[in-house]
Amino acid sequence: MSLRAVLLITLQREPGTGYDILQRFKAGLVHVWQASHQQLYRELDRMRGDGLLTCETLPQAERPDRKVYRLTEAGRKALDSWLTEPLAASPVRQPLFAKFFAWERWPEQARHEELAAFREQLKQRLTTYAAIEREWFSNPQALTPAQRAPWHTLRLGQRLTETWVGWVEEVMEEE
Amino acid sequence: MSLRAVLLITLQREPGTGYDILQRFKAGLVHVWQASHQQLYRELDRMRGDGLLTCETLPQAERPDRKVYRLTEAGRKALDSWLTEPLAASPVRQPLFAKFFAWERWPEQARHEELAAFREQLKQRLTTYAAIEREWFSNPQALTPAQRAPWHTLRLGQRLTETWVGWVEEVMEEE
DNA sequence: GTAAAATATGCACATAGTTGCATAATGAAA
DNA sequence: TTTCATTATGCAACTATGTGCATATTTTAC
Repeated sequence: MSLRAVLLITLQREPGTGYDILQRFKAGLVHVWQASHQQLYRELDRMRGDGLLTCETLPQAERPDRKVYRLTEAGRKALDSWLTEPLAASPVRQPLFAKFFAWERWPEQARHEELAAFREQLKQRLTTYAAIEREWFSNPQALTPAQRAPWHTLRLGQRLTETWVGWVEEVMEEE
Repeated sequence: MSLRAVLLITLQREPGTGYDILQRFKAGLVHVWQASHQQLYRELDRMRGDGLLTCETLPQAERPDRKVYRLTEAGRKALDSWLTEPLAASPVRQPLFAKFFAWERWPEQARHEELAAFREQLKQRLTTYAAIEREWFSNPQALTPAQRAPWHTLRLGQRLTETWVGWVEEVMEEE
């Protein structure tokens, strides 16, 4: 359901074509729910089939038609009921942790390389977060609550990533 | 691949029946990679089909046969190469964050209830972690590195959960 | 004694996500 | 001028996971 929810959120303010939606998605919600362009196009078509979206085809000369999707009343209701229903707890999936359960068979070199690369990924992510914060949230107190809400998610992302970095460094040091 | 990896890890030390494996899995790796019993039985059968496991059927009088699975050489190699290959970055999937991107449409009452329930879940998880720590890792320094490794994952789980709790409480206070 | 939970196995269908490929125009770089 | 990136759309096949159901015995609780 969550890809669907993400698309409902994206289309809630204004209609758009698949590509529009893809661009808006990449600017924000992709940090929350990753999906490929194929998945988006397919899901938009299914949502139209389920009556959550209408699709207006704008023919273009010598190009594929542009398809403008917009929320229907059913789509708006689906979004509202998704927002109102509490989410189910999401399953834990940490493949890296699994390797810790096979410690003896995990070669030391591979382990060290993997943890070092992982730490670099995390630090890269912190850099990305910092850039987003500078660009969009330089003065969070000046924003409306609705504008500030995504900033909260960013801050949690930062803190979780910092927690990860601290842990990786500890684990790397220890052995 | 990760369910498969988890089963390879579980079977690496000693062979076992589906139900054995399920019990061992529930004692540890389920905190790392969740799966249902149906999934385990199905995956064990597929792994046998792929030559990673052998399956010896022990007939029992007036009961379904017990099937003892054990790693083959190919299975051991598959585990070793999984351990050696660095993992791909796992996609971000935070449906709760998505709700923050629809702040205006998220009714305040639903929001408050959801965050409060979520905080309770997190605190419950901390209680579970503390119980596991008491039972299995009361003196981590006395353990071998291989025995201590799962303890590291537990500690990260604790710290991440604490970070979440702090964040949820801040967000709940703010509005 | 009867009802229930636990032991023990698994199939079938549905949903979600990944990967590879296909098409076709435009604009920019080499 | 050919090649590469970007814009713009999507199908098909595959893999992974979740949900509901089915079966049959043994043990425990009321």
